[in-house]
Amino acid sequence: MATRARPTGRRNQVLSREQIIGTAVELLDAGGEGALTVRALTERLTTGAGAIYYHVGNRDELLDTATETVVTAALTTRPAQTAATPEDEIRVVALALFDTIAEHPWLATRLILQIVRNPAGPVTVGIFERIGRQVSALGVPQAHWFDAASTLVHYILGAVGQNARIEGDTSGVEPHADRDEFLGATAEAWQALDPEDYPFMHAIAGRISEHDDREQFLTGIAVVLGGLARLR
Amino acid sequence: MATRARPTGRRNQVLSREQIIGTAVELLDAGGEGALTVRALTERLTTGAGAIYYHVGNRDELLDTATETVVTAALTTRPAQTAATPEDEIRVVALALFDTIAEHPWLATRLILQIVRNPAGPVTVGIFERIGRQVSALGVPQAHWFDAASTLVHYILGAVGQNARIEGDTSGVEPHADRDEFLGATAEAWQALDPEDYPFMHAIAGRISEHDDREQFLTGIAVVLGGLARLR
DNA sequence: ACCTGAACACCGTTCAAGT
DNA sequence: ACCTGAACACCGTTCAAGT
Repeated sequence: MATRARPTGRRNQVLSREQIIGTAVELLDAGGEGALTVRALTERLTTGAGAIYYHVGNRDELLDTATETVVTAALTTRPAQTAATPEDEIRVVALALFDTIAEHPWLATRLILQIVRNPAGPVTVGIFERIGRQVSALGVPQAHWFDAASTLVHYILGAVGQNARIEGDTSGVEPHADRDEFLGATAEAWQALDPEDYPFMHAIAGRISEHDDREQFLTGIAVVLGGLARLR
Repeated sequence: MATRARPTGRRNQVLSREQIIGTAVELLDAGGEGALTVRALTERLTTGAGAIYYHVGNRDELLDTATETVVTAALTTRPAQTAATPEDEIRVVALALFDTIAEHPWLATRLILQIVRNPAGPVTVGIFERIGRQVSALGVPQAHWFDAASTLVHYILGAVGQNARIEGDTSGVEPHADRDEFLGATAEAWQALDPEDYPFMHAIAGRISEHDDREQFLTGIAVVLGGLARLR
């Protein structure tokens, strides 16, 4: 009888939301947050600004969606699959986040923003759920589940943020040499501090060059896991 | 004989670096990072853009200096002074950072940036030194000082970042009511999750409204401190 | 030495107009 | 429904010119 609007009335969609998000991640990986401009997007995708805004709302939303996509993918991919103990599974999740941020340094800042502003979003919920289940498997009484999971997540976020590379570096030009140089300069600066005013920094200055971020991260996880016994 | 340049050849300085930093902090406190524009600064200080750049280099440097100023002040001010044990002193430092970020939410992001990019700067060094001394007083063997201090600092940064208010809120209009509403909405969203897919989030949803950020933070500190026994 | 303020290049976002 | 692209308001930064 009456004319119904076609359920899928699309005519000629050549640009998709997924495409935009994908290119956004590329731009972010290549040059950090500053490299994600609407104009850079329109050039790579050969469209106009309006087309972008038709699909994504605004730049901040795009940044959030990119974060969501990358983090969710990292948490969903089942790596070794064989997580024997709750402790192991927590390490697997933590390292997945660690490695993801190493690949996408812009995530460090964005991850924190997500969790602060959007605690009901898939990123926050995904991380908490994944960690939280292991907390309960660990034998922490339910009354302390929230505190225990929070402590783990907060430690992971703080540590993982530290691993992020320096922003604005022009893509990966000898990242390793840069890093050694950077650590060396830091060690030197710590060494140069007045031992009277900074006895501790002076004492640990030597350790910084030989330390391994990933190992230190795992040590930290072990410390927190050990401390959770307090809540039992 | 020869004409020497006057050692202090200033003629009519009416604008100081300190003044600029002070107004920058005001703008940041009032409206977050987006509110710190060179134009807003020139208006408040009734000068031109050039005057700002004569004193501070650029916006990013100003942001770093503002961070430095606020954090250093927070760490320097001796609060109760009576820190009986190393554990107490760690709590004092941690809470000082916690409260400072509550007052200056824009610090959350900036603090992490500082520590990542400028590990030899006064902020990183100040926090590490303060925490590190207590780690050694705690009886952690020197070989583990760096790991122990890192774990504490990373936890503190991760947790403290969570406490930051939502950015861009128009100054403090009933911040408490906003916060209750925010937590309530979060609890509801967690409650609404499918209990099959998110058993943990569902289980802790009730706790979020009754929980106290500061107390939870202290619980986390206690967990990490407890875990440090592992390194002894 | 310190400051002015116009000028420049570059942003994010909107919107009338097209198909 | 989906896209174009000019236009707008607003950025950070520079720099010749003033005192």
